[in-house]
Amino acid sequence: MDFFDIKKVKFFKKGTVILQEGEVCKFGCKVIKGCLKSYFIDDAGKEHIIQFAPEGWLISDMNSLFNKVPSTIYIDAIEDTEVLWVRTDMNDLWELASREDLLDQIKTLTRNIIAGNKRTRMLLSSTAEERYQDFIQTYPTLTQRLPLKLIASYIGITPEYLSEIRRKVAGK
Amino acid sequence: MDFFDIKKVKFFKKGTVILQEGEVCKFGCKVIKGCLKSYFIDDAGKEHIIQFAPEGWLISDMNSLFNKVPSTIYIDAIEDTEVLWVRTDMNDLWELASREDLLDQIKTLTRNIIAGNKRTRMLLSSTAEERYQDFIQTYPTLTQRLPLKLIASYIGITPEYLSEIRRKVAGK
DNA sequence: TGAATATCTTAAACTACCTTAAGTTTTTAT
DNA sequence: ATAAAAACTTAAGGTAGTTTAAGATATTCA
Repeated sequence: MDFFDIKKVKFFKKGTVILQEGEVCKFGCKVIKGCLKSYFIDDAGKEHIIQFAPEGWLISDMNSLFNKVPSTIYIDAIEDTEVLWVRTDMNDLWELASREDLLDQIKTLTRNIIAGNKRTRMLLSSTAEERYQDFIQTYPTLTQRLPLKLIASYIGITPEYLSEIRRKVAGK
Repeated sequence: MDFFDIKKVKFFKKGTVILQEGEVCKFGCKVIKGCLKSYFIDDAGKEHIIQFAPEGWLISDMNSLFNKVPSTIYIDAIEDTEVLWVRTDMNDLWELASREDLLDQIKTLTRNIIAGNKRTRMLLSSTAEERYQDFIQTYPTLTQRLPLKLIASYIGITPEYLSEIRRKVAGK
């Protein structure tokens, strides 16, 4: 059994916006094939990527889903993407879920926390180049599949500077 | 029922090291009175604060506890601190916990993820001054209780620069 | 296929934040 | 009460990463 209980398979064309700022998020979904991204737009209009969800990853707006508040993020499809989709609010989920489901949820959530902790750590202590090298190791397939611009946003720098880093790394 | 199942109350004097780098973490604890911090030390020997745990907060090394690997962080007491302490590994916990315990765990974990997401967001898009202002609003009591040095570490800047920010903010 | 649009690169000028270092104030411990 | 240690401030000089802008290369789609 998996993170969410009631499921159906859905398909999104590349570029489809799945969740918008202002909407209350009422789903979680797990990517079967393709890739989604979640991101927010800051006061200066700049996009910052929160998470990529390639095959096997879960994506949602936990804050909106859990607290039933309007979302402050966007989720959309970077590639044509097939997902396991669950329309739910957390209450439904808890009422319906068996003990085993809950155990799986805990495992999924714990993994999510661990990944988040690692990212915080990188942002606090590593240089842009170190973060880029780490990205390559952590997501070798994504490095090929994603435009540089999105990777730059994820590691927290400008595309121009990532371009410079690539040149430097290549020259080694 | 609360996050962990088997509990006892423990007391730590200010300065006590509760978890060290290299040890496998086998506990979680919730602060009743006082304050703990978790942090890591980077290659340059610099300390970076991951989390403060004042009254009501949970602290642990999820990665070490969940994956049974040596910890890469430290946890210690910033003030004299009283905690609800649980010595466990995750397996025990899951075997022992009732359905209601699991629900509470999920809620605790979800809150943790949400807090982590917010922090990532701040690190990606806000200036040091904005992060400081946010810290004051989010943890008004801590702003008084903690040395500047620790707050600087948490928001990801040097104490010298935070000192400069304070002067600038005060002058407004 | 070709025009339009998005992506990537390069470089110069700029800024947020760091490093170093020295002086001041506060806290701790005897 | 006093010395020692820790915390805080200030300032000058340095650097990682940004901004702006323009040209080069891909990709999309009619």
